[in-house]
Amino acid sequence: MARAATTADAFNAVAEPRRRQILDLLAAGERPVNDLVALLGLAQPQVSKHLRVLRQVGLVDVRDEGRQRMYRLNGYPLKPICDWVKKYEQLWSERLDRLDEVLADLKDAEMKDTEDGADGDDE
Amino acid sequence: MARAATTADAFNAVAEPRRRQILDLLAAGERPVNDLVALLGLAQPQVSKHLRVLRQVGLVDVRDEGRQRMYRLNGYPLKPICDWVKKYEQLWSERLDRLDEVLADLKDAEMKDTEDGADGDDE
DNA sequence: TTGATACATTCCTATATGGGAATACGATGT
DNA sequence: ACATCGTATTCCCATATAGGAATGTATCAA
Repeated sequence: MARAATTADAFNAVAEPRRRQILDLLAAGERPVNDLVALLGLAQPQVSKHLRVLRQVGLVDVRDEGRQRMYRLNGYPLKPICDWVKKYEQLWSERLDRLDEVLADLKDAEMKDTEDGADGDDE
Repeated sequence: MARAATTADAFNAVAEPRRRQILDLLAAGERPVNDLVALLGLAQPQVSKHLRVLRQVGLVDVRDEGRQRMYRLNGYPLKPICDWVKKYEQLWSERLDRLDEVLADLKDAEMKDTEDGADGDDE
C-alpha cells in the first residue's frame, strides 16, 4: 500500500505547509483564488489543486461570485487534530513532576544555544 | 516534486494513523517493540519502520535494555501542531457571534439527518 | 558453538503526490 | 460572436511512501 491520500482526512491534508498557509490566509476572511495566488507566490493551478484537497476534506467552502470563486475557511474538520494533540500538551507545559526530563530539555536547549549548528538527529 | 517525506516534520509523521496509535500506546509508558507489535496487530518490521520515522522526527527516544529496545514518548515535537491548530479552536467551540454560519451548519446537519444517503461531498 | 530471541534493514511493488506546462471552461465585457 | 478574465482540470514526471517477504544483527541461553 502507499501512503494515505492527502484527502483521506484533515491530518493528511494539513501536513502540507502550503495548505496550512492557505487556511491561515482564509482565517482572516473569504478570498478569491487569485488573492491567494498573489499572497502565496504560487502558480494558480497549484493553488487550485491545494484548494481542491481542502474542499474534499471539508476545510474550505466555496461560493460563486460572478466569475470569481470565494473560498471560506471551515475549521470544524480540525477538531480531531486538536483533540488528539491536546492529550500531549502537558508534556511540554510546566509539568515539573518529572524533573529529570525537564533538566534534560534545559541542557539540550543550552547546548543548542551554545554550539548551535549540530542537528542532533537520529541517523 | 513529490509529497514531503514523512520524516520532514511532526505534521507528516503523525498523519499516519498507525503512528498516532503508537504514540498513544507509549503515552502510558515505555515499551519494547514486541509489546507494540502485539498491541497493534501489525507485523514487526512495519512497527520498526514506523518507530524509525518517529525517532527521526524526535517523537520517541530509545533505550537499550538487554536485547530489547525500550521506546519512550517525547511529546515536544507535537507542540508546533498544537500551536497551529489551536488558532482555530474557537471555530468549533461556542462562539456564536457569527450566527449565519451556525444556522448554515444546523441546516446542513438537518438535511443530512433527513435525506441521509447522499454524500454531499465535492466531486 | 549452536540456537533462539528481539529488532532492524533491505528489496519489492502499487499508488499517490506536488509542481510545471498546457489546456478547458464558464462568466463577463464589447 | 469574440476576446478576456478567473479558475479548474489534465498530462507528465521524480519521488516517497506502507506493507509483505526475506534477511541481517546483536544479545542471551545451553
